Amino acid sequence: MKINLTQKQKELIEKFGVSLERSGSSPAQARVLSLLLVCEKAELTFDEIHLSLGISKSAASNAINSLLLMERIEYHTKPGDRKRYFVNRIGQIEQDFEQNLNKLLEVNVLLKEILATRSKKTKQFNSNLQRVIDFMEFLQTELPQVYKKWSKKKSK
Amino acid sequence: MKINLTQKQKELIEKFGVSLERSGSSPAQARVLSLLLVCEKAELTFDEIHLSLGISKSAASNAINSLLLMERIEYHTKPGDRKRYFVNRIGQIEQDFEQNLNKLLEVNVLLKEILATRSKKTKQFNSNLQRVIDFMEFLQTELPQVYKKWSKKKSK
DNA sequence: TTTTTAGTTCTTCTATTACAGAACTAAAAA
DNA sequence: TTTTTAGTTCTGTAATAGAAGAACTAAAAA
Repeated sequence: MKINLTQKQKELIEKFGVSLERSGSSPAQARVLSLLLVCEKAELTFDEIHLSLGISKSAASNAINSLLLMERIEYHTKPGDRKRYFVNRIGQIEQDFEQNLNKLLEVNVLLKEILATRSKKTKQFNSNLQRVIDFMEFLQTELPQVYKKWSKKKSK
Repeated sequence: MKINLTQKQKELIEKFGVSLERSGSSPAQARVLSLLLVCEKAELTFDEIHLSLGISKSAASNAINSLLLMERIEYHTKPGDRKRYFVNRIGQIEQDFEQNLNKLLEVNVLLKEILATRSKKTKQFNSNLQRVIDFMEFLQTELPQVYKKWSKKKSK
């Protein structure tokens, strides 16, 4: 049940894995995601994942469940087959782009609150802060339009 | 040398601190950044920072140096004064927006490499991946324009 | 009914992070 | 010259994270 990976594939899994680690994934999560991106098969079972990556079942189980929770992977089942077939939800990245706007919004609420409590004396500093707030508000109107433009382009 | 912070200020430092921690800062880094944003004074010395936050000198030293390295804070000096006056480079966030495009680019290079090595059999998966690659390329042309629009708006 | 499968959960171990406190240092002040 | 200032560096430690391995479980197969 262990999948044979070429040297190139192993290399890509590590490279992309490190890139994922840098943006917050744990090593095991990063490798599961990478495997599900690089591997010839798009759908892999639990055993294929833990055996091919050479990680323990517990590590695989925890990584897989957290990735399911984060909606970065999903699974399919097949009639008369108890196994789950896990798939990288790579397309999700597009929707994530929209979601990130909400985080921006939250930060901006805090920044405004901070500016409101600041003394009016530090003029330069306050105007920098105001500019950042304005910039975030600007993004909040612009980025949805960018996304809309993309949707339009793709639906053609 | 310890700065008196109002209850409201302490609260904001914690709230914004948690927000920073969630995006990857250590607790001490997060608190230094928050203090330099919330505090009435825009410039604070080493002692003011470590005493006001109630963290050790070593914690403050390490946090400050890493933040300097990341260019999230900077410092000024004054003639005949050996102290450094640390400032939050909040305005940096605008430039960070541009910089983030480079990270996107790097990820996209990897994704293309991965797609190139994939078997042609998983058509649906590959076309999802291609779409993500296209989306990132789309962003690479669109986001600089968004930034340009912002610059224009602000220079008026 | 027993065995196998497809995982999950529990315990243990190790490595890393984050910090405190104390000792240290180089430059300036007294 | 001694002392103070403005930090830095070193040592120790507590908390946390990440993962291994073994024991467990529920459903299906034999």
